Amino acid sequence: MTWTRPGSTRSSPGTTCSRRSITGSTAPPSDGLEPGEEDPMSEELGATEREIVAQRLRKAEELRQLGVNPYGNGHAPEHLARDLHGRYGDAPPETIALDPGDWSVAGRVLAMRSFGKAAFLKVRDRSGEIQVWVKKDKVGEKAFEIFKRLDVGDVIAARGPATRTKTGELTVEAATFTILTKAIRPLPEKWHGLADVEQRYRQRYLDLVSTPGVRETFEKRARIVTTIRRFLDDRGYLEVETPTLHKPEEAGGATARPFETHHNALSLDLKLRIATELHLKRLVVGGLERVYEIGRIWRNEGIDRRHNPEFTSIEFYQAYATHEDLMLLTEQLFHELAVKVTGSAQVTFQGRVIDFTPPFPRHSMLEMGARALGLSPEDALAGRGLSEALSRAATREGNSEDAWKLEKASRASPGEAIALAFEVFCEHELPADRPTFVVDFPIETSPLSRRRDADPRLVDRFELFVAGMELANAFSELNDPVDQRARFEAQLAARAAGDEEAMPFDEDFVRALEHGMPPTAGEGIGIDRVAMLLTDAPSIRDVILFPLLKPRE
RNA sequence: GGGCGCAUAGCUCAACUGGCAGAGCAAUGGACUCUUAAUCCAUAGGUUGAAGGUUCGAUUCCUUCUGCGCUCACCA
Repeated sequence: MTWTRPGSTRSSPGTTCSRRSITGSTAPPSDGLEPGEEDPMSEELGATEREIVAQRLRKAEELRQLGVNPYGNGHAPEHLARDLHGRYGDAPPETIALDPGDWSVAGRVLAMRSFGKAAFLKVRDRSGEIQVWVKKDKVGEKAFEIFKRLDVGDVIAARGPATRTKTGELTVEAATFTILTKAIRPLPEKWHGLADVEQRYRQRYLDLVSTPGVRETFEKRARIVTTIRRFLDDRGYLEVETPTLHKPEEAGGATARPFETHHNALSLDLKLRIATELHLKRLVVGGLERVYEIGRIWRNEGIDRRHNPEFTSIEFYQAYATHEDLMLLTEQLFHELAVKVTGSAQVTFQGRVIDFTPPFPRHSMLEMGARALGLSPEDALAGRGLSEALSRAATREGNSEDAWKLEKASRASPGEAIALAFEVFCEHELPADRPTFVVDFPIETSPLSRRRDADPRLVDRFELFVAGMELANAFSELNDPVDQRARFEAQLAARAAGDEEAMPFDEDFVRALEHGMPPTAGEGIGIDRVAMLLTDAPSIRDVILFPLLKPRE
C-alpha cells in the first residue's frame, strides 16, 4: 500500500536568499585580489567581505611561500576526537600525564582564542570536538609562522600528547601543526550562527558546521533508514529498486499530480513516479513474496511544513499476510524505531510526549464519521439521511472552509462523505499522546485495496496517525483481477469527470494480477515524516538536506 | 491566491513623537604562553531592500514593488 500524503498543502511561500548572503562560485587559487579587481565574487559581496576574501587569499599565497600547500592532500589523521574522550574520559591531569599518548587529529577550526605566542583552537571532526593547544615553544618557529596565517574556518592537522588544561578541558598539546585547507570565506557569526532559515537550507554545508543539532538530525535520519532496513531484512524481506521513470499509462499507485519529463532517443513522454506500489506488487506476482523498496518519489503539489515535492517512502509487501498482521508489524517497527533512534519509547515531539508502547489504540473512521453526523454507521454507509445530515452539519459549522468541505461531501458518494466528515470533525480528536490506527475505510477511498469479506462496502485498510500527521498507510491488497479492472474503470470515469488526479488504467498491472498474486498485505511509510517525529523537527525541510527552494532572483 | 508581520554595517540588533545612523560580534593593526562568547588598545566598515510621494528635514509617515517569515485556502 502506497503511503499517501494527507493534509493540506498550499502554494509555496517561496524563499530566496537574502541579499547579504555569501554564496556563489569559489575564487580561483590565485594571488590576493585587490579591492575592486574583476572577480566572479566581487559583484555579490559587500566591501567588507571582499576585503576578507582578499586577505585570506593573500594568506593562502603566503602559506605557499612557506612551503605549505593550502589545499594539500595526503594527510590522514590517525585519531578522532571521540578516541581521546573515550580514552581519558574525566581523568584528572595527573592521570593523563602518566600516559599522554601521541594523538594525530584533524578537523575544522570553529573558534580560536589566541594569546600571541600560544592559542587554543576548538577543532571539530566527524566524531566531535577536541581542543588543540598551539604553543610557539612546542611547535617551533616554522609551524608557528604557518599558524599565524590561520583563520577560523580553516581545516588543520595537529599531533601531540593529551593534556587537561587548568580549566578542565581535554586538549591535544600540539607538537606539530599545519593548515590543510585554507577557507577564504568566513563562517557564520559565532554567537547567533545562521539565523536566516532560508540560508540554512540553501547553504546546508554552513548549517551543518554552525547550527547545533543539525548533524545529529541527519545522523538520526540515517539510523531510521538503517533500522527499517534491518527490521525487514531480519524478517526475510528482499530489498529491490524499481523504475522512477514511469510511462504515462503506468499508475504508480497513488492519486497525485506527477512531474512530467521526456526521453529524447525514444521520443517518449515520461513522468516521475508518485509511488512504488504497482511495481512491487508485480514482483509479488513473480514470487518475491516479501519485498520492499526505500526510495524517492515525486509529487507535483504544494510545499509546506509537511510537504516537499520529492520525498522518501518505504513500501513493503508481504504475501500471505493481512492488514491485521501489518498492524502488529507496524507497532513493533515504530516501537523499535523510537527506542533505537531516541533511546526511549516515549518520544517528545513539539513539547508533547508520545508513547510508542504497543498496542496502539484503534479508531474507526466509519463509526467516528457517522457519529459526528448523528447517524448510525449502517445508515451512513447506505446513504440514508446522509445528505441532510451533511447539510445540517455544514450550516452548523461556523468555519467556512469546513462548511465548504461538508457541502462538497453532500454531493459525493456515501463512502467519500464519511471520509470527509471524519477529516473535518474527528481527525483532530485522535489521541495526541499515542500513535493511533484509523480503520474501517469506505471502499471509495481505496482503489487498490481488498474489500472486506464481512462488508464489501469497506476495505481492509488502516492508517497510522501520530501527532496529527499521517505516517503510514496499509491494506490487504486487492488481488482479484476482475475487481481491479472495474476499479481502474471507475478511475477513468472519475478522470473523465474532471478529476485530474484519478489513476490511469494500468493494463499491464491488471495482466499481472490475472496471472495470480497471492493474498498479500502492503504498507507505505513516509520516511521524512518519521524523521520529523523522531528528531522533533517542526518542518520537513529540517530533515531534508537540500529541500526544494524557489531560485534566487 | 488571501490575511498578519519583518527588511538598518559581513552577522545579531538599537536609534523615543520626523531632527548629526549606533552597539556587540566578525575583519584589520598592536599587547598578551591555561583560554571557553578570552581580555585590553586602536582602525576600518552604511545608497537604512527598491522606486516614488509628503516635509525645511524621512531609518521613522504614505503609495507601489521585491524578498523573507507566520497563517489560511487550493491540493489526499
